[in-house]
Amino acid sequence: MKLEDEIKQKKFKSERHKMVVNVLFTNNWLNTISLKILKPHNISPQQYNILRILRGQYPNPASVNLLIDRMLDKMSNASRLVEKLKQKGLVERKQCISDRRQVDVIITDKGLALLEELDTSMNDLNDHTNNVTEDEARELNRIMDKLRG
Amino acid sequence: MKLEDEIKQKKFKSERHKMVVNVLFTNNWLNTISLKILKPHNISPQQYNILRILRGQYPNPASVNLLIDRMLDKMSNASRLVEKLKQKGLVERKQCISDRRQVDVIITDKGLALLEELDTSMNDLNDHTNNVTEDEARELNRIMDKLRG
DNA sequence: TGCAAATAAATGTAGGTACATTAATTACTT
DNA sequence: AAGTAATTAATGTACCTACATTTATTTGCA
Repeated sequence: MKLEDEIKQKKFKSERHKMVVNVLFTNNWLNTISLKILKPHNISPQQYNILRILRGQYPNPASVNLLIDRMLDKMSNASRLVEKLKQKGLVERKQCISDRRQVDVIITDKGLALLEELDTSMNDLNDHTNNVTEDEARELNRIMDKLRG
Repeated sequence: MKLEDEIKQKKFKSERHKMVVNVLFTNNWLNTISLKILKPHNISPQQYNILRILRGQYPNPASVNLLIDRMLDKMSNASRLVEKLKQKGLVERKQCISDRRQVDVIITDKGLALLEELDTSMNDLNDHTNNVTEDEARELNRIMDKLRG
């Protein structure tokens, strides 16, 4: 659906201005889909993101700083998210031996099992992107990378 | 900067999958810029969004439902945001006469003055989009509209 | 070596969001 | 006209975020 109709705003100053609004709106659309998929598993998109990163490191641990570095949202407080995941038994956290300021965060078997379950469901998200071709997606990636400088 | 470098993830399942991550990441980038601009004026992007809609309606009032309808984030609780704006004296809220379930929300002179101040600053956001051409922006809008079906 | 600067993580505060529920009012149906 | 259904807004809960500050530890340099 055209952006103009979705938010009932007819005029934009420029295509660039509309682009800004469109990114915000599309982000929201995607977020809503992810939430629906993750909700039944009692996990938030941010927590999912962290688990994915930890699986990428497995069986090595990750420091909180490494998590922040790889997260989509750089300003997020990974610290508190790790705490939530720990409470659910999905990750372990212990002091790092070589640098006691750091903590070693590592995904548990339970965490890995949950991710495996989620892999299937999250593939469904891709089904929602079937409207655009791979070529269009590539073009979109190119322009967005260019946008951010 | 290429997405792969920003979040240090080398491989994506497909261009479509990368596209999903890219929208989230670019949204975040834009949001950070807006926050920086709005911060000195003590207003959040969401509150700004509401003031813009109210100015569009001015001098007519808007109901909370109308706000929700036009907001970028449909699931937001406009109700509480209106309360925040009221506390700052930027909007007025009174019971609607013809339908007492509704409230009439209207932007105040102070709200209009603030918006005028912000217009200039928010134009700076457009300066951050100069990397892409109008044609590229148009193409991006086309593809994102198509993505959402 | 000792002390200041830098770094890692945690935490306080003030905001925002999704979703479910509630209370008041209006519309609908027979 | 009466009672049920639908609609509008507000609110409770649990979560998330930006940013500043704090605490613990390590680095670096004089």
